[in-house]
Amino acid sequence: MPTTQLESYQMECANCPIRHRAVCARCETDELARLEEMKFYRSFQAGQTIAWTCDRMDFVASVVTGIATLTQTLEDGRTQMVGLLLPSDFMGRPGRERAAYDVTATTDVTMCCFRRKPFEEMMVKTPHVSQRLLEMTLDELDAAREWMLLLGRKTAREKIASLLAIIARRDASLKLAKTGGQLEFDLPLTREAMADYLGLTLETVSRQMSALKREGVIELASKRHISVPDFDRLLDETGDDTDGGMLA
Amino acid sequence: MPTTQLESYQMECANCPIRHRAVCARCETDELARLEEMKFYRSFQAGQTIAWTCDRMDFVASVVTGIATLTQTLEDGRTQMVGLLLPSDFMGRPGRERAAYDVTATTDVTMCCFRRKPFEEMMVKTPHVSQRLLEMTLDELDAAREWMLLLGRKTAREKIASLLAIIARRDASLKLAKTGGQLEFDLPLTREAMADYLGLTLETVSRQMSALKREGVIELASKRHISVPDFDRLLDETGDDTDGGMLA
DNA sequence: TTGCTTTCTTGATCCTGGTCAAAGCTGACC
DNA sequence: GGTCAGCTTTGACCAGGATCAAGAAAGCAA
Repeated sequence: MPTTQLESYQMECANCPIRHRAVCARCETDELARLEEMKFYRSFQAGQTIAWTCDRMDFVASVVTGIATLTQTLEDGRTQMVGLLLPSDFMGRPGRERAAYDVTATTDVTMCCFRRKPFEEMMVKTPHVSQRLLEMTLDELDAAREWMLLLGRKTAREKIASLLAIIARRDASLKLAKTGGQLEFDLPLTREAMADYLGLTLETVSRQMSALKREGVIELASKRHISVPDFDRLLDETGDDTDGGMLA
Repeated sequence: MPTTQLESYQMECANCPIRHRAVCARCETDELARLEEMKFYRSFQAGQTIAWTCDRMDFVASVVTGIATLTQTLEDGRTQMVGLLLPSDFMGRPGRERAAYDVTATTDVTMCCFRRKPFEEMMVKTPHVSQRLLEMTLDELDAAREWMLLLGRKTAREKIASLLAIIARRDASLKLAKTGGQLEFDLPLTREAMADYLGLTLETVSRQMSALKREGVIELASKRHISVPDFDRLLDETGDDTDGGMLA
């Protein structure tokens, strides 16, 4: 495992439960040291499937670099993305033997993995890990519920704008820099993946992207590189309360 | 507080974190006893709002009897239900000061409450409570994701059938009895509430209910009392994999 | 009973987004 | 360079569900 990846793990995996060793005074450190020893890394190529629904999962993991998605499928093939795993997000469920969703790498992905059994044992002994996991799960639940509002009640245009705003915000907070109001980022998703996330067809996604471009809300340097001249204008299209939020 | 409610709490609140005292050998019993002492009950009438978004919440609670809903609203008034709280479900988030959703009682509701601060302190000291809470939260997350699939990809008819199947299943597992294949239950939701849950309009809900009735999939004794002559036939309408599931 | 309110049903019409089809881009590989 | 595959755009048409509107049914109080 090259050092660079370990370094990026240190950098980006701020939410990984194990990182608490550094900040928490009450930790039972030998347990955490054991966990630290047993972690290992796995890499996946863009497009590769990390797990199929019902696959045996004998590890849990947190994303170090790249983007993975969780999708569910109806028997006739209709699919809906139900989660987006970004760096520092956790994957897998303690106590669950089999995957509940298809997990796919949309870009090249590196994950920091722990074998499930020892991880579960460790959770029982070190309360901070499960408390941290609880917090992260509650955040995910909030995100899922916000997504339910989007899926159930927003128009196609609002859905697109919301997705772009989310990615832009994440990107901005990673880079901690926006070049004078002008915001730029790469879309890590194909039109089809966007459609699966938003509960639309790829044609509708494409049409709405074109419309937003035509009206100057976004600019497309290439099909996957977007710049937003006026972030507030994009926010106006989302249908959400425009409190300015994290980027204001 | 009448004894009957306490009894029903003992019966139905099987998932309430505090119940672990009975089953768990490793519990720090004095902490849990303290929690047991500080719990109190609150009742709400059907239609009453339990909390508005952004209200200060200084308690967490678990539902003892009745049904409450969590809803989110867009600024122009469109609303989406994002959660259904049934007996034994938990409400409120440790560490969160203000409500993130509107919480409304759809039937008369009794809740078993704990003041938030002491509850949080207790969580730190007794790991089993937070571990149980983690499990419950992960279950909720799964349910939310299944709902995302419904909202994003199912047709109106499939949505209605899915909702009826969910309520029927819950009801059946509560009663632990189905009268020879014939399944009966009361709908605890108005057509409008169903619409808010399913991301539809109430007119569409009404039309699809009529269609299912016309085709003999369900029977309506009154507008709120439903019987299902053949549960598998209802399941066929949901669009899900028909594995028979919990009721097979 | 009557009157009143809330909830539910049904019909007519409209429009957003889906479906089907064709063609344009872009990048990779030869 | 040329070719090919995958991704994306665009157009024409259609349909599912929304919207608008009118009544019916049920619940409730006087």
